[in-house]
Amino acid sequence: MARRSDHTRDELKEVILNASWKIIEKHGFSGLTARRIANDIGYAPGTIYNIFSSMDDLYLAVNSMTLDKLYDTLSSTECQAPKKTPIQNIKKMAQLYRAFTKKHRSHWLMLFTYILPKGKKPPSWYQEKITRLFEPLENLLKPFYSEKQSRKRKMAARVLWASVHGICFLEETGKIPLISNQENPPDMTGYLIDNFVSGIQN
Amino acid sequence: MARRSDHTRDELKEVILNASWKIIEKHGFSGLTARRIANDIGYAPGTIYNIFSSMDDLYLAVNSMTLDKLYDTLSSTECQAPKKTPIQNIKKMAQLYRAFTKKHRSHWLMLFTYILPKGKKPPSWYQEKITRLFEPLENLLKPFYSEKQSRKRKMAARVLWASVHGICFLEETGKIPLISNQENPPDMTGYLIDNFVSGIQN
DNA sequence: CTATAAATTGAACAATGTTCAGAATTGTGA
DNA sequence: TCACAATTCTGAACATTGTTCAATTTATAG
Repeated sequence: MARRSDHTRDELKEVILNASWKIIEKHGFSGLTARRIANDIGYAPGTIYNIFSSMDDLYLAVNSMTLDKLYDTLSSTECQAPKKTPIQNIKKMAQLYRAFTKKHRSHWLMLFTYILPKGKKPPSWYQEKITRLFEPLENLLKPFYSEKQSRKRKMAARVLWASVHGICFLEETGKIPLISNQENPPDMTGYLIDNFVSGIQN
Repeated sequence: MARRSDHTRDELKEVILNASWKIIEKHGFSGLTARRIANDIGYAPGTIYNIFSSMDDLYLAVNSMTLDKLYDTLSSTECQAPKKTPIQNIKKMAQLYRAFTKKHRSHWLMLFTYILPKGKKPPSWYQEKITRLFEPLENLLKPFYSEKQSRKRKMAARVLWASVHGICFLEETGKIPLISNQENPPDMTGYLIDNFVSGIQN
């Protein structure tokens, strides 16, 4: 029996989340079970329910971790080089996003394949983490819009990000039939960005 | 006990799929269980396994239905009006896609949230149905590319479709934080199409 | 009518999320 | 130090899931 002084409540929460992260890494989202977590951390299954109200609650917490990591990636200085053109930086950001989908494939997939029970809405802090995700791209789009067009600029960021994501997601789940080996998804996102930004500039 | 002369094998397959379709409509993908299907069609659960090798197999068949319906939608004459501009037709097609995601929300979501067990690839006829899905859009893009650029045109179709899909999917799953009530997803797809096509034309 | 083939059944199994009474552990007040 | 209270943890139990398969029922061929 685990002793209750082993971890504080907060520590235990972290231990559970870290174990979950690794399980997803190895066995995918569907391999994440309460019993497996409990086994890995040396606690009984019931203990998890002292920390999380349900597995859905835990899924949300894991997704929150993924969102944080994704934010770190997108706000990297790599795609904010002042010496490069905005387009180059946007493309770099798309590359970073793509790399993220590869490195944390299962976590990234979970972010989009786990859908809350119908009618349920995520908590507001979760929505805020998503909103925050768009900011780096909003900044990169500043050269193309005046101050007064900030709303339009935000929309452009959403459109562009959703589009890049759409390409990555369909490709990663095998739903974009490749025409040949010549066109790979990086080319596709590049093609998208070139044309979209070119359209903006007109 | 259901009598074996009630339905032929093929009929039974259809009966199962139709029941599944309705269940998903009412209770979502997660509400689709072998026992519920069996109950609805008046057979025992085991019977389903005479027709489908597993529930995964059945999911694939349901998704195949959805793909067929989606193809019918996208190849509608509504978005192939000769009197309208290509852009207008493309926008119409995007609208039709969007309408489909609303009308058959659960089935459409299932198409993307059910991911085959890692390593497993869908059968080739399934891939072909996906490939076929791009053809209507490929045709609408013909005015923008020469005969020799057909490969580029196909890539454009994939990019554009994936992008529109990305917008719809993120919006439908609550992952595009709206800036205000003024920008709704139809506007966003319109914005995307305008700019992308404008970029192509340069 | 009988024997064979085929289709259907439903009990059984392992695994899942979840609950909660009771056991184990720790903190507290004398 | 000791007794009692509060907290934490356990793990058996329950309902449900996909899945299997021997037994049963039904249809057909000879």
